[in-house]
Amino acid sequence: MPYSNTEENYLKALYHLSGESGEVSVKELSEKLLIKMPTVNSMMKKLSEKKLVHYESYKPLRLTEIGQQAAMQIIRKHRLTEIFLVEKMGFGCEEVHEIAEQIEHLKAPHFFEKIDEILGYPKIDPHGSPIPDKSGKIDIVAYEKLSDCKVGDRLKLVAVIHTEKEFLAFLNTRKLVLGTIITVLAIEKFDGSMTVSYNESKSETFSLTVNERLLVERCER
Amino acid sequence: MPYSNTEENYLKALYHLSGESGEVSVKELSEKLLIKMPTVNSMMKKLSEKKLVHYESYKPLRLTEIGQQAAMQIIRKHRLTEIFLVEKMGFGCEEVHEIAEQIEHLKAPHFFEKIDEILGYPKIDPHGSPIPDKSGKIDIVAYEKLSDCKVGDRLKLVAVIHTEKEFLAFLNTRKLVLGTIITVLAIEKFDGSMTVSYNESKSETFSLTVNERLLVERCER
DNA sequence: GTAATAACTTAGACTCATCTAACATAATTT
DNA sequence: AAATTATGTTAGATGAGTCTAAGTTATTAC
Repeated sequence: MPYSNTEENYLKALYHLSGESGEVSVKELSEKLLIKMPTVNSMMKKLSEKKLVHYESYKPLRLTEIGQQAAMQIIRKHRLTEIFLVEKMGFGCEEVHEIAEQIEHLKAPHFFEKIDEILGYPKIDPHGSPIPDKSGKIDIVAYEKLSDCKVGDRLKLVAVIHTEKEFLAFLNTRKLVLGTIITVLAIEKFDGSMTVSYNESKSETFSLTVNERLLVERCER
Repeated sequence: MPYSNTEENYLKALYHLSGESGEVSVKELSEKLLIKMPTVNSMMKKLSEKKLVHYESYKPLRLTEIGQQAAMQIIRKHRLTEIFLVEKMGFGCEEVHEIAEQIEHLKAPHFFEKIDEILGYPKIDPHGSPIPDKSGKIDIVAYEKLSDCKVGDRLKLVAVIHTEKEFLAFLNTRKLVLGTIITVLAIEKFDGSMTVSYNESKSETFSLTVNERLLVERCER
């Protein structure tokens, strides 16, 4: 029942690559983990033995229920750790991921419970991603994307999707932080870009790509 | 230059087993790490290749300068982590060791620097053991052992040596905490045991083994 | 619908850290 | 000083996780 770091990394990657269908190819996994396909292949057989992955030759991979639960647990630890590093230790958002990547594998349940407690049992991480609870369930909060909003809407930025370094850096340069109140000034229909204002009437134009990654909540009033 | 967790554990154990002479036997190391002698043996050859250990067939083991530096670095991380867990996260002293045992191996220098900063660059850990600085040096504070004191001495408990669970538990049951003021009432010459009083005239007798592990500072007056 | 290409699998080798069994040296006892 | 015991070493096996090279099956293109 305690998985190796390696196994945990495979499970996490499988989870992250599972889209709607829940299907993942050996190749995708191989590229994500920077591990050669034959290695991935044999690991999939092993995880299949352990009932964590549905594996059949030449068919796409799928996490089993158990595998999914396990993945969630790891992601939970990762996200809790990230918040802790940022909010309680004063790390910057960018540098936190790699450290959490290591801490998430600690075999010390009590440690993560403590973090959870210290943070007040958060349900969403600093990037806005949901945090699974101890049983692996996530409290799905269906936030609206900025790209779905209309001119004149007043919104609060509550989360961002796909938190790679470059994107976080981009948000940084625009002084866009979680909690920022945004007003939509204009939308370009042909490319989905938006001109918005925030932080004392600053005005910026964001591309559709950006707008689809910004999750917002409607502000009453 | 980055060592594996395994190597780090060997280095740490070697350091802890090195007494005055700095010499350690394969057997001691084997027992400490719960790893069979042949395994230890071959690891010593490997660490010798890496210039971390002086190894010659049938001779005692000794850390090289480099090995010692490396060991110190790990111990530094361990101790900083322990303090952090206790003082900033509210863990109990007993449970902290095992978690630190894992965290000390994280490959994230920035993480430990942050902890060091948050803690205010401490030089001694909660058990009184010194913390090596970043270059591996320790600010040697030559504390006196209780076992070296005389009848009538008034002393402050400032540190304990060899902090295994059982010993900490023992101190706990005797309500002996760091900072306690102790007065030596009597010494049995034949076995080195001492009768002492502390905490409003309580009186207890400790064996030599205990007395050698309690580090004290002389109280003026 | 065959040929070319992309994706997947098998086979076999390597490194790391561990083990057991057997052998060698050193230390201790008598 | 010889015999016994304790300690140290060698040899060879194992499992985890990785690799490369060579095959196999799907998919895509013509």
